[in-house]
Amino acid sequence: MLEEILRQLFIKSFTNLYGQEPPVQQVNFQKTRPEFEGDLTIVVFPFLKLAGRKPEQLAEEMGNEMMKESEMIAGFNVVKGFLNILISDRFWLNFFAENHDKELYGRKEITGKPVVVEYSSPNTNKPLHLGHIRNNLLGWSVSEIMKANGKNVVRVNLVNDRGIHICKSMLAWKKWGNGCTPESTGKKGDHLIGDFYVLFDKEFKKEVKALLPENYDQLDEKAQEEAMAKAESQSTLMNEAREMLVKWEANDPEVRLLWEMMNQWVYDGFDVTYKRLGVSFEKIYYESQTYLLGKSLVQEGLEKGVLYRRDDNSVWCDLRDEGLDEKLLLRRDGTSVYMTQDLGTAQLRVKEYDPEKLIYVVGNEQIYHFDVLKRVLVRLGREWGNDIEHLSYGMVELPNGKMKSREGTVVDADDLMDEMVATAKSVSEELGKAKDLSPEDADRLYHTIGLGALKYFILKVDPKKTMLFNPAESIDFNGNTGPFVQYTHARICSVLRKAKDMGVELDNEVRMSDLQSKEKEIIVMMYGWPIVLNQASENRSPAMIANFIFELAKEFNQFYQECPILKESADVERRQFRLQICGMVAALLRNASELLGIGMPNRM
RNA sequence: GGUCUGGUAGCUCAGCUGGAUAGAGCAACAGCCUUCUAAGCUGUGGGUCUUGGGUUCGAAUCCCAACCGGAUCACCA
Repeated sequence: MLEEILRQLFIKSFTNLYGQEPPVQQVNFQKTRPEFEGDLTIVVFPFLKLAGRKPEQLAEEMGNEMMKESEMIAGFNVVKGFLNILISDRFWLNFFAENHDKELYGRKEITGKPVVVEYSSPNTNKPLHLGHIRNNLLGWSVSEIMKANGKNVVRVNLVNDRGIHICKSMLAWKKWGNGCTPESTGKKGDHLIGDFYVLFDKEFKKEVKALLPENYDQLDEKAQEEAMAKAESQSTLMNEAREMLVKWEANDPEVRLLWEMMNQWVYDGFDVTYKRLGVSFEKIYYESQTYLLGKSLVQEGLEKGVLYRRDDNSVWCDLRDEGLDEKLLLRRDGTSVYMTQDLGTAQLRVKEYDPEKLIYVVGNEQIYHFDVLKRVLVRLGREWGNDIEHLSYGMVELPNGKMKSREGTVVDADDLMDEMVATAKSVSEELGKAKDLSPEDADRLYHTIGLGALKYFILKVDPKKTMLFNPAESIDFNGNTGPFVQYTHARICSVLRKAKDMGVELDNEVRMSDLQSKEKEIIVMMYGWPIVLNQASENRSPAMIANFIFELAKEFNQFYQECPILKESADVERRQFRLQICGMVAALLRNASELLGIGMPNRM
């Protein structure tokens, strides 16, 4: 807004002076560096030729002309080719007066066709871990950010509830479970199932090892591979699991019943985790209901000649002319693969929602998969394949490398949340913060702080980057963290409470006519919020929001340190104004952090 | 090997649609609580932005190459 006004002003002034119109895209403003005086800076180097002036001269002349043209400009200075422009206090105060009491300042009204965001998409054979946490927080947060920026977002989850991996858990439970249940063991359902999945793997490995030839270790690599494959194919455990899958697909009542029961345990467990994490969905798809979709698309592709069938009856798409490989779409036994299912579910979503965009929040190891998905859809005549966006994010690594469930190096989601809440509790108690809270309120507070720390920690890093999580060092509560922002908010609330106690009423009218530097810095920063929100939405980046709330909180803390608010009792107008600033900062911290799912406590 | 992606302070990360002396936090050190919550504020030290070329008034940012790391190229999902 401000930039747009200034851009027009610059162009007009330039044309006045030199009779030529400068190219619009060259006219860019940036925030003036703090060591110089001014609010916004324009670099004049690109216009030297057009104006036929030297840098300093051009900047000087432009500054004078712009000041003549608009009252908004209170002054300017020139350093080399940089024209630093000072915006009048009036402008900032007008902005503040208009927006300071808006609880949801900067949010846009929702319009347009739906944007379908798929995230989470768990397997039902093991509990959620840290990697899933990143996925869930990202998917949820990006959805909230886009909504706040006016997008009609629909959040969906596609649960992978069928396949060989579930059969493994089922088989292990049948063999060694002795009929145990979440109730009988007191274990969360998803963890119980996960244990049986691990148990299967352990027993399977044992069996395979026994089946390997004695000279296995002496074999060369290729021979080892062959021997391993042979042993695995001989495994009765694996064959039983496969049998189970066949029975499942044939709707065998006994298998289906077991499957439904065990899946339900997992869902009950997931629900608890989702709720604690604060994520939710408008719609949940189950793969068991959608995995056959897509076969008809493949059929259509065969008829159109876009796909082809090999002698062994398998169906492929040849993408080699686009620089990719051949991709299997139906196995030789006619069953569908991952890609086939995704083709089908994409088609289903398009039918159900007629979306503007389909966003998939999925790890970056699947970049290739989504690339292929889009191209196959387009080949099948579905131009909307180009509206698919893979929001890919980096893995979460531990100090000793990747998380591997089989090696027991995963950070479990439930455990991690427990730890965070426990840490929040002990830190609070150490600082003597929660003395006068009821036990229930205190617990709620610890939850807010613990989860706030975790969410901020994950979301502040650029989604596409691989990030490191060090459990030993754990997550900080000082500095650039969630609790820092929460603390700032709690502090503001405390000031506002005190004001009320003192009988100082907050009114909505802004009467202040001049700005002091810290006051101005905060207002300027808040002015930029809609731009940050828009960029975060366009870039699908909660990190930008996190950055903003940290900067705002830091700015406020400096203001708090330097400027008396309530103690400013001699100047009633200034006290009122500073309280209004407090009110707007607190509202904006709530408003922005809500998009990250981070709660702002009133005291801590 | 092909494709994609990353390399910024001891550590974790910003900055990357080209701009002024590359920024935060943590860790280290030194200050600030009889005064609005010290989970805070102020200061000090810490950098060949992996390397080498190129583009230009100007490069951490764009281009090319090399080095190092990660992902991926399944009749797994």
